[in-house]
Amino acid sequence: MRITYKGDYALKAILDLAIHYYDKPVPVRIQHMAGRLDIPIKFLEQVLLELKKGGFVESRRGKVGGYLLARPPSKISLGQVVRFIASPVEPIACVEDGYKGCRDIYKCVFRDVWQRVSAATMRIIDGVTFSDLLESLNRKDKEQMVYQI
Amino acid sequence: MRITYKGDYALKAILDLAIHYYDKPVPVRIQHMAGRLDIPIKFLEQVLLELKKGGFVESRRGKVGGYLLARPPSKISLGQVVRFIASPVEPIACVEDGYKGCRDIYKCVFRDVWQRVSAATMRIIDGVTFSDLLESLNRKDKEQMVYQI
DNA sequence: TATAATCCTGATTATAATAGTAGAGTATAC
DNA sequence: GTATACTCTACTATTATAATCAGGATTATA
Repeated sequence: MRITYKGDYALKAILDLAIHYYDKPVPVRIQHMAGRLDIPIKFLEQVLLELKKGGFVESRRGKVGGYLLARPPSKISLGQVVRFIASPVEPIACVEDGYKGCRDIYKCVFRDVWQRVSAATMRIIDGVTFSDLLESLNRKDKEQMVYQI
Repeated sequence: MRITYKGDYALKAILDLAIHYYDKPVPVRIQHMAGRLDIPIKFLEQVLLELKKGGFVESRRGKVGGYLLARPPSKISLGQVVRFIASPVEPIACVEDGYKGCRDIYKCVFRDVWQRVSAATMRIIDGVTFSDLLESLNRKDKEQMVYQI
């Protein structure tokens, strides 16, 4: 598993939408989000479009348009998003059908280990929702407060 | 963490040397190993040279030269090699000092999770040595025997 | 209904990582 | 000395990633 910049942007975008998620959701404009997160606007557009295809976010067009979370933060786990945006652990050789490496005896010796790693990883990221992340965000903010006084 | 082809080759190279590791080690020629593993010779050369720099293998030049394991397979863990050849989980943004993303409040919310993932991963791959892999290799061979009879 | 603010679509470019190639050089056994 | 192996440096091709650009489609509101 590897998180690229694009994937990192996607996670931060969802977190940003989670921060702005109230009972009556107000659409968040790409421009504003891009400013807050320091992401090139046009690049963030692409990221959000993909997230929309993935069913994580929705959008409203027109004058008061913008993006909003498709469901409450507590219903979106980190695992769901990461599986959508990140690559698996194994090299392509071990994953593809018409793989190049992994012939004969060498085929599965490492693969078993990669699968154990994947399983352990999933167990962790499936256990973290975006409302959990919001909480730890608030906790961090409070800690900062103390220092600022 | 992500295993590239090069990394995959490195692991298989060490496994091959482990297979040919006896009390009196006999150097394994690059050419032969490349043939067995179906890896371009010149590419495997580079891989082995790096593994030498990493202290995993040794080499003998000249007519009866070749590569051999620097220490017994039971003393080489998968973790040691993977840390040497693979990249971490996080995007560069979270790792570097002069990072681009991860400003302000967003800085550490995901990072904590990535670190938990890394820790869990290390726990697994540090617990597997190349003699363990040899064992499971033999086990798989035996299973195949049964079917062949 | 005009219009302004927004999302949407596709193509294009720039940079870096990865994978692989080439060839001259150095040590060693016989 | 020579054949055979590793050693080293540089290069090229391919792919992935990151970012940009130009225009088009949609829609709330004045």
